Amino acid sequence: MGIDAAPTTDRRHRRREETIREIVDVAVELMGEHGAAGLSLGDVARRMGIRTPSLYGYFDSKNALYDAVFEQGWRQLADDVTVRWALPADESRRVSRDELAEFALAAATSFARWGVEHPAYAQLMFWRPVPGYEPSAAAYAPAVDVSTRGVKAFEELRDRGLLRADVDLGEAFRQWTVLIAGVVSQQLSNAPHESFDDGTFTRGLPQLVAMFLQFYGPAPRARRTR
Amino acid sequence: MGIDAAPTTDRRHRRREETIREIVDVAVELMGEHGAAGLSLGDVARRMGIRTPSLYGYFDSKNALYDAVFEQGWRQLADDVTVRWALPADESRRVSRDELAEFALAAATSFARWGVEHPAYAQLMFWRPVPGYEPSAAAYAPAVDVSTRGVKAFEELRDRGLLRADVDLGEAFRQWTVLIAGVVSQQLSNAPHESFDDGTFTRGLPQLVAMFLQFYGPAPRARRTR
DNA sequence: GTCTATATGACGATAGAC
DNA sequence: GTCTATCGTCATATAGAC
Repeated sequence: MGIDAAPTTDRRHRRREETIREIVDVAVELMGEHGAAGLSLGDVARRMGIRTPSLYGYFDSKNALYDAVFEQGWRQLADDVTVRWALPADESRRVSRDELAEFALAAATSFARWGVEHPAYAQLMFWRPVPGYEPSAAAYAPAVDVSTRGVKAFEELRDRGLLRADVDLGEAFRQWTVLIAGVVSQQLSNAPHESFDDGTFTRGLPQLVAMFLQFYGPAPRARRTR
Repeated sequence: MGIDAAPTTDRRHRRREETIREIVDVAVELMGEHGAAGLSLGDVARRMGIRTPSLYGYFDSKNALYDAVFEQGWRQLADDVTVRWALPADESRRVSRDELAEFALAAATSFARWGVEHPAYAQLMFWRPVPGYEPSAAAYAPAVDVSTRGVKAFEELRDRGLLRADVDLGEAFRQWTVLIAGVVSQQLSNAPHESFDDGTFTRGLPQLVAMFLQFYGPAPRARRTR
């Protein structure tokens, strides 16, 4: 173990991580072309210019690769939604209820948009399309994290008055996921080639969010006219 | 062409239909065990006690079999929902709004229940899990029929006062399908082994229907207290 | 209509040389 | 780490005997 043993290890490690990342990206690319269940290791290797067995230096099995895709998908989605959804952290009352509602819609929209625009990931993350594969606990972790942070965000929305004080946050968040999963699922199943902005189902998302907020929100107030 | 040519033809025809039906049923059974995309013709033949090539006397390809499953699924679902959802056809005003709401909930429930309790069909009908397969126009017909009848039912619900007079029925029905597809999809993806009655997501369906009716229904009226 | 036999090819995965 | 070679399995589909 010379003086540069550690740096060498790091460099090798970094290179390895890059290769792993490339395998996952190519896999996602191919899943987009042939469907999540249509992935083949031969195709992955071919597109990378290597041989199939070389992949086994990085993944123990095909399902391990699916696991990496699943995990990376949730990480990307989490990043994407977090970036687009930053609640103004200033004094609570400076943010009007309408503004909060817009933040909620923005969060729902960025989530659904990511799903529709990344159908390969979405199939694996929101459905169960691959026989014999189900995500490991480790791969699930980022998904759980998204959920946890979602409930926390709901808590804040409640404290700031967008949701009624007496709502069950866990239940409300679950219903929230049903709405978004429903939109993504219907769009991808029935009209996968439509863009998010023009989608038959995605265009209804603002209404669904309004529906949700009317139900879980506080005031009886003035009636929407449409 | 003897006098019994027609009966003989009929008998043969009937026998053939029975075999086709059996193939489809076995296929659904296996899809339930290995996932929709995990279906293999060898397994189908084995379970029927015949050889794989014999299947080609009834279906031109594996995708043709998927098509038959898809079509039969929508037919069964349509029958199931129709049986459970018979709007009282008497004088309109004899049926209270609460009763109409219960009918709507019953329809949603029977639909979602069928999906959750027939996951093999549901995967194929609501998702796109099989690489290279997409339903033919013929297979889609019963699905379109369900949709058409759904919109008609919504029309009646509007005429009877459960929905506001100015709602866009097509849009409302689409949102309705999003809610139900969302429930089925979330339940099957995240907790496929839970029963419909105890399902984490299915249990929220009544709330979703209430949410929907509050949004698309008429009266501002008294506020729900939960 | 159902069978045997077979064509043809892909797949995931492993062994062992370099 | 990547390769060649290969194992064993399974797939869809066809040809032709019975």
